[in-house]
Amino acid sequence: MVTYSVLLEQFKTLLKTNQLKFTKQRELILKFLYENEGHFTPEEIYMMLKQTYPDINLGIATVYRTLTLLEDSGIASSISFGTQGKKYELGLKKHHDHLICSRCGTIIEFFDETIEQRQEEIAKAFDFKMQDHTMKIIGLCQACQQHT
Amino acid sequence: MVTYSVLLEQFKTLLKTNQLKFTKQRELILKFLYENEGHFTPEEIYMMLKQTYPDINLGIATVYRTLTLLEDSGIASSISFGTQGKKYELGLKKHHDHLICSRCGTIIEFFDETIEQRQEEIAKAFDFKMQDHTMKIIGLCQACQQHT
DNA sequence: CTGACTGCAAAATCTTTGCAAAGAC
DNA sequence: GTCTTTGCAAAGATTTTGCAGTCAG
Repeated sequence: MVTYSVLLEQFKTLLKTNQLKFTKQRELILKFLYENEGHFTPEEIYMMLKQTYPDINLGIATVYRTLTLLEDSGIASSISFGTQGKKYELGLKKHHDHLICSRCGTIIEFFDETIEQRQEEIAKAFDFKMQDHTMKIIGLCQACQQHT
Repeated sequence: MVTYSVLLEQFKTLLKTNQLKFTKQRELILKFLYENEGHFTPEEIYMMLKQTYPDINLGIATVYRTLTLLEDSGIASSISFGTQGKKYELGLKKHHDHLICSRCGTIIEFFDETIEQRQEEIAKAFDFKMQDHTMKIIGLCQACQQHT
């Protein structure tokens, strides 16, 4: 895993390359994702940053804008929950898919080489130039199976 | 493939079982999905029904309510496009996944036994009781690759 | 008849945008 | 200084809800 300072440099380079500016808000959002394992909604990130840094100047719009920027540049990635919005995580890890518990919302990550390969083959078979793929398995996690 | 009258009976039975009523609006939405191959947004279904049956009494809320009902009962299924809403199709077909063109929006369906099996195995490995799964491959379809 | 269903418009969610002030370089 | 970024509040987009009238059984 990358250290924070390396990640930060990478981010600064990215900004410079695109003539974008390095701001406190952008850094805090990046730092938040780095320091917190897991998947967060823009709202959650906003609230937690406000709580951690009560004096910070930060608007929800900036969180959305920054997350979009991070995702577009491949630093973060998101899972979509339809109308219920998206959750973001640092996207530096190796590509992976998700198991999502429909009762408690727990998200488990996994990676399966067989599936990845088949996806490539399928795209090729349909003459599709694959840009991305997502897979979600919805179900009940071990803990929640007991409660039902 | 099921004939419409069989499907209709199935739907009526479902309604009866749940003490729900069989209405013209519900029937037209079901019929629309049956007669139209493809994936439609609630808005599209609403507009097209209004156009086909100008005298119909139908509100967009009813389309949403009915689609939710159809999906919950397994008669229809949906693909989510994040903020851009959902698209619905009759869910009677064998389970399948989707290739989606990021340029023109074309949706291609596919089914792959290998992937299905691996999904089962993965769920089992994580002690997950699988309820559903979705897989989307995003990319450029053959036609759109030429335009780029 | 009775309870479910409907359309409408208002409300709710999540996200984006316009704009003037603030900040990075 | 210049040009991007920010926060705010307003606007958008999609979906849901409250309610009084309507309809199925």
